[in-house]
Amino acid sequence: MTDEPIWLRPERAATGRPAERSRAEITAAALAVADRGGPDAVSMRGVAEELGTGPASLYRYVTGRDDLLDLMVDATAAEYRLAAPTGDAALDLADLAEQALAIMLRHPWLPELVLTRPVLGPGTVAVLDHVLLILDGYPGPAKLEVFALLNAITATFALGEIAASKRAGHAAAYLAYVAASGERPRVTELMAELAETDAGGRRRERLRELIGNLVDSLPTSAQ
Amino acid sequence: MTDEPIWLRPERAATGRPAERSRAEITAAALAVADRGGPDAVSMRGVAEELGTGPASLYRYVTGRDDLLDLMVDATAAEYRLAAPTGDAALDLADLAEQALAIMLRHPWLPELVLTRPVLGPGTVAVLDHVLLILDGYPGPAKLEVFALLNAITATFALGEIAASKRAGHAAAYLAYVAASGERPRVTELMAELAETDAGGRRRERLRELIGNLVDSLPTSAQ
DNA sequence: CGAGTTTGCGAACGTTGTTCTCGAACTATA
DNA sequence: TATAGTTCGAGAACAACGTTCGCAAACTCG
Repeated sequence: MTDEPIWLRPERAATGRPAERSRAEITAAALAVADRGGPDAVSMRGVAEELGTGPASLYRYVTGRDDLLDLMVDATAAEYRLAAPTGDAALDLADLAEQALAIMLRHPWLPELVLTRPVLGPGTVAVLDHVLLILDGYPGPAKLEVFALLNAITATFALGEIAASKRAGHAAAYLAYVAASGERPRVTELMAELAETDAGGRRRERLRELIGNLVDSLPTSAQ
Repeated sequence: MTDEPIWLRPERAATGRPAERSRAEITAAALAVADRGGPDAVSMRGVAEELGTGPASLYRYVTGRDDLLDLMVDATAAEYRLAAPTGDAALDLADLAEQALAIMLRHPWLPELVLTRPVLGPGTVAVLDHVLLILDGYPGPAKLEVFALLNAITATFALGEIAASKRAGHAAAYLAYVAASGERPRVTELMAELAETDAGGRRRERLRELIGNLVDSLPTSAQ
């Protein structure tokens, strides 16, 4: 039908039979399903069952599964607390990044979606707007780049932490084999070094550091 | 059956009827399908058709679709030219990042897979090993982090370039609406500023810069 | 009270990943 | 050369998925 993004389509019609559910309810149900069973569990049938309806009913609220995923991603953006800028851009952005990390760990399916899906709904735009406020005075393209990289870097960190927490054996298994085989001494050494390091913990500080350097590498402010 | 990664499973059995195809042929077929029709075109049936067989035959070579995607991702790692380090880590890594960008633009389906799929096969390990060589002397966790971020940042850049090239209207449409509405002046200003900037071109230099800063932000070398 | 419009949803279609099954093709052993 | 053992190829089939169709039900408006 329309290929407009869902946020430009009116939620309810003025006339006719009133809808029994709201877009927000659909979104909440999808979030619940994803939090419980991962992103693959977010099927039309799954979300419909969560709502107690048939799969076909969902199509009155979304044009398809993609809309559902878009809604979910944008909904998580509402979980940010957008505090007034302190004047230190690096500090403010690091705070934002930490919040993003926390949100992504709360919704382990998020990083995957955020990385592959260029979602821009009201929630996301609010965060973008806040980044623009923090980076007031910098050139436009630079601001946009920081926003994109902030998402990407944070998602990467989150993916790493999630993979570590569920011992992503699949990828690690071959790495372990290579390390044990001795065919690549540097890999063997790396694995040994990693084994005696407490992997977690310091990651959050490292994120702060990275964001700080990102800001430092920006073109000089115009303000 | 086995949940070992595919690279730890023997390719051919010593006994019984010999296989008509090789793992490499399967991989090549999958790559061809993806390059032609995007990642969604990589279905068991699609790849099988490319090979001129039935879908069921593929399961003699891979345990499922995931294996296919893993093989594809790892195969692209073979496209790197791993030159001997110059001694300047930032320079060598920037070169690697530029190669990665080129590879990803050659295979537009790659960034999406690389970002979401922690693949570690022989090809990927070769690249990891090369990064370890370039960063000789730095602490292990830092080296690993650089490797991860190099992939993530490059993939993000590639995604941006790909999205720009096909005018990803979906996400941009809502942004354009917000900008036009004037509800968020900073967004409106940003869009105006972006319109009069030649978006492409400078991106590659920016990548070099970012990688350079990444190296600079590393803990001091132990060598 | 009709006329017009929108929603809810059972039923169905096409496509997907995957498994079953069994005849065919090979190696190894004798 | 025969026989046993093993592996491969692939047609048929199944479950699950996203999606469409059609119509009864529920509402607003004049």
